[in-house]
Amino acid sequence: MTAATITTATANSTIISKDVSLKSVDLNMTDPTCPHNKAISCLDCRLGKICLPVALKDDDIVQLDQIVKRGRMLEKGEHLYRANDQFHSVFAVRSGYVKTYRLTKDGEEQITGFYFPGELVGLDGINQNIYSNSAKTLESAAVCEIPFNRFKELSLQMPQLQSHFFQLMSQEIAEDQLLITLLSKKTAEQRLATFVLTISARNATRALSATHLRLPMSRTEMGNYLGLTVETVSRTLNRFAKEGVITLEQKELSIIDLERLRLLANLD
Amino acid sequence: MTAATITTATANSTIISKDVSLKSVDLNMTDPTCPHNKAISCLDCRLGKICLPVALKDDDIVQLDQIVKRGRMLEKGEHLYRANDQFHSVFAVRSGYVKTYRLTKDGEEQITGFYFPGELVGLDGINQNIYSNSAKTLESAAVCEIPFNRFKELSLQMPQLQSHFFQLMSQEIAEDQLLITLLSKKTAEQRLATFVLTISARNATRALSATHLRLPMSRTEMGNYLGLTVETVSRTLNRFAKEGVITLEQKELSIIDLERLRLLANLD
DNA sequence: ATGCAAACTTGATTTAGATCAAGTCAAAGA
DNA sequence: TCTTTGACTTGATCTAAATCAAGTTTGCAT
Repeated sequence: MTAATITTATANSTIISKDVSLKSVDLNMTDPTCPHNKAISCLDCRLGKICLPVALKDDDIVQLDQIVKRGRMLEKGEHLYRANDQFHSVFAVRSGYVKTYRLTKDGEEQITGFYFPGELVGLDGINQNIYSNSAKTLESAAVCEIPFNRFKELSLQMPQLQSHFFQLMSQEIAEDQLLITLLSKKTAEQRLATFVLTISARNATRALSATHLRLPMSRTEMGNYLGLTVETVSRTLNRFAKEGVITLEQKELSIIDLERLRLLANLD
Repeated sequence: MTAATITTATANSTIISKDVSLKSVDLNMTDPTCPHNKAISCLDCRLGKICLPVALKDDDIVQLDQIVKRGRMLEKGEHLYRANDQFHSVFAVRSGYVKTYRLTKDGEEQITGFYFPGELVGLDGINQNIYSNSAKTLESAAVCEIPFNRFKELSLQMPQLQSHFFQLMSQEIAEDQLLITLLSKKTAEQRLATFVLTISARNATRALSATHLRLPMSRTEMGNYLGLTVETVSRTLNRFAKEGVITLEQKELSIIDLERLRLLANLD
């Protein structure tokens, strides 16, 4: 089973011509109910409300839609781009999950972010015109590619789009700074409690359950992201379960005692 | 002595009318050689090459200059803004140093960044229209205030300016992610070595010495930022000195053995 | 079905850095 | 000049999480 969180789609059935620059798996592209359907336009996409088209008029969305390379399918572990690649596009996650990471000098992977449907990946590349992270999928995923040069032109003509993009970048900054705060001060317990709450909140944004959630990454990846070892992640999560704060079954997690979890996280 | 790093200025001597919204200390505003001279336009500012005007034509710089509220003087420890204030402007540091921080639930300060002359503060506020950090000076400083609404309008008309601003935001993201990597994995030794190298590199960007530098923050602040205690900062820095990698005299630091320091940092 | 590798769990031991506890030093005011 | 105050240093002890070392479990591929 994939983590596709978009299970229905009121898609139109216009089939776009396949872009040759995207060598991707083709599946179900004519099935309007398939979450991976490439034909869903920004107008019809369920994610519209949290993705780039926010605050755009329908006419403007159509224009945005024209530059977006939609429905690129990626298998589990496939790269969207690698660190030091020439920067050309930002990507919106449509379904599935993406992680970004850097490699340290001695070949160690350091995860810098997990990205959920509706979120934008690749913003770090704008600065040097080179991606400073690598991005790969955690499981099979669908992404929309947004060529950045064309996007910049468009946003010069659409104040709303420019404004919203400034906001998205600022959001990434605020989130990174939250993680910095987390890593700089907190205990293993606080880090994991905060992590779970963050995922819960992001689920809620997507109109998914805030209490029953799926952790799409491995314990090792969680630990890597949070600056902890696998063992500590495992022990801490299982202790939460033993204490009745959550239930845990592989990657499925349910929050039982939200108040307690908030206390453990010690959030603002 | 202040940390003013701009010691000469080929300023024109146009005196701008004082903006009443900025209740600031007035000093030396007619002295063209004073680093805090409010009259220096973006065109003449030494920082032009690393600040916002990068890549703009002179005509465009004049326009930018018109929206910038220049030369606001701040005393040591004064706030530019506080977390949860209504967002209205981003700020360019002209002289002196600024730190940004969050307060955790239990009133602990967590420093999220140090900002040097030419750097932009306040980007985190764009998202929610509220600053998510507080920003205060480390010592007396001069900043330029850039009202964001007017800036957005301007950047719609100036593709170069928009582009450059995207770059600056992306740079902030990349830097935050570097810090995440640092906090997530590294030992006290690696963190401090990296920290010193980062400051050295930023000095170099400003055409200042890369080997002889001044740490404008206290040991406590360094530790806070790097996720270490004061004691560990002190011990580690003094060990570097004892081993002949650096010399250290209060806040003055000289890099003696750069190669060794790079090794200690274990950077990419 | 069966076997294998990867992911996860659990326990024992070690350690880097935190905490606790005195110090010293340096700038600023009286 | 002396005192005060905050910043910094240095040493002894403690502890949370890392590391080391076996286990299990799960999900694939044959």
